[in-house]
Amino acid sequence: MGVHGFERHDHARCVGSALDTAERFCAENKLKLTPARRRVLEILLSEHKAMGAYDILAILAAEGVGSQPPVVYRALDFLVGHGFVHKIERLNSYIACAHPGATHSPAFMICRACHHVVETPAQVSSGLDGAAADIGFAIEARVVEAEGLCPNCQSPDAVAR
Amino acid sequence: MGVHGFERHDHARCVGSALDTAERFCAENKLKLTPARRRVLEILLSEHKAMGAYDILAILAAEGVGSQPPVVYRALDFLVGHGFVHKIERLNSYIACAHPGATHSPAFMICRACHHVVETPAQVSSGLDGAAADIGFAIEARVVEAEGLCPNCQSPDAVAR
DNA sequence: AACTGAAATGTTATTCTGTATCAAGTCTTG
DNA sequence: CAAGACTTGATACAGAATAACATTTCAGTT
Ligand SMILES: [Zn+2]
Ligand SMILES: [Zn+2]
Ligand SMILES: [Zn+2]
Ligand SMILES: [Zn+2]
Repeated sequence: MGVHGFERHDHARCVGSALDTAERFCAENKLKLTPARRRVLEILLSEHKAMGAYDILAILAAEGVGSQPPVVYRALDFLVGHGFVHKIERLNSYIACAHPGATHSPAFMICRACHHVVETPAQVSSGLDGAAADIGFAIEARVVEAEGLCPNCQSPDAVAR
Repeated sequence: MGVHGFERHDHARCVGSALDTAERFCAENKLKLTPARRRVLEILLSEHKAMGAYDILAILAAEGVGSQPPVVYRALDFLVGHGFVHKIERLNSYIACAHPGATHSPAFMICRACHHVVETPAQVSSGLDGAAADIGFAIEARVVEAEGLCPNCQSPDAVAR
């Protein structure tokens, strides 16, 4: 059992299904989900939280998959490039996409107390698109993140969960 | 003459007026705009672009104001904390606020070709606020950034401006 | 099957970004 | 003036990301 959004869910199924989706997508698009890439995605899916590149690297190193920074950064570049993983700029960290498959411009809620990160299902950037259109700016990538307190951490006694 | 938004403007007046606003705000709120803080703000206003902390530090060091990282990071913490400067998370860099005074949740357009960064005047995050309200998340800070091509850099011959 | 070019890995080193820590100074306020 | 809060100085370190180059793997072609 892990935590998704701010509620519990069946995590093993969640991980397996996301991996399957990635496998299928790569097969269909002639992309190579190599061992290192697959393992990094699996780690991010399992941990189900935002992780620093070096946190991931420590796990890879312990498993003998690779122990130098480029190993994990290359895998992350691939996974981010194809939408399997998102970078949380505010935290300099990475998280598996919570809605794989659907093309989307994700937005994130980052709890500063429990450090959970939720990817919102909905498209959220309409105002930004409008502002860009007004000045003729052509958007290629978006960063939309909110930091604050999740529902669980707003009650005064919820600090140590 | 500098560049503001993606058009030209009277930059000297722009800098002076922003500094005045900051001075006034600090006086009214019993904040200390110390020499290092003032100089960092002035540098960011003058350059009128997003700068890395170490770029700023190099200028400070050349002037003898201070030469160690904490000098610039402390100044930036103060300036960001009070809204005089914004951090561009996507670039790990900092830019003077283009609309000082007004409380706002800024959004930025980052041109990947000419590296100009524009702060949009308008509030842009309504969708994010709605999504947060839906799940009971209490937003304290927002990061809204778009990367792409500014109007000047969209024509094929505009690469080297 | 051998050739070839593109993509992916392995490896070393380095650069860039940001903090922790502790000592010393300064300013405010009672 | 004394206490406390804030600011600065300085050293060291931690964390994040990339440069560069050699080597290997692999799909497609001859
Ligand atoms: Zn996603
Ligand atoms: Zn929380
Ligand atoms: Zn601003
Ligand atoms: Zn441009």
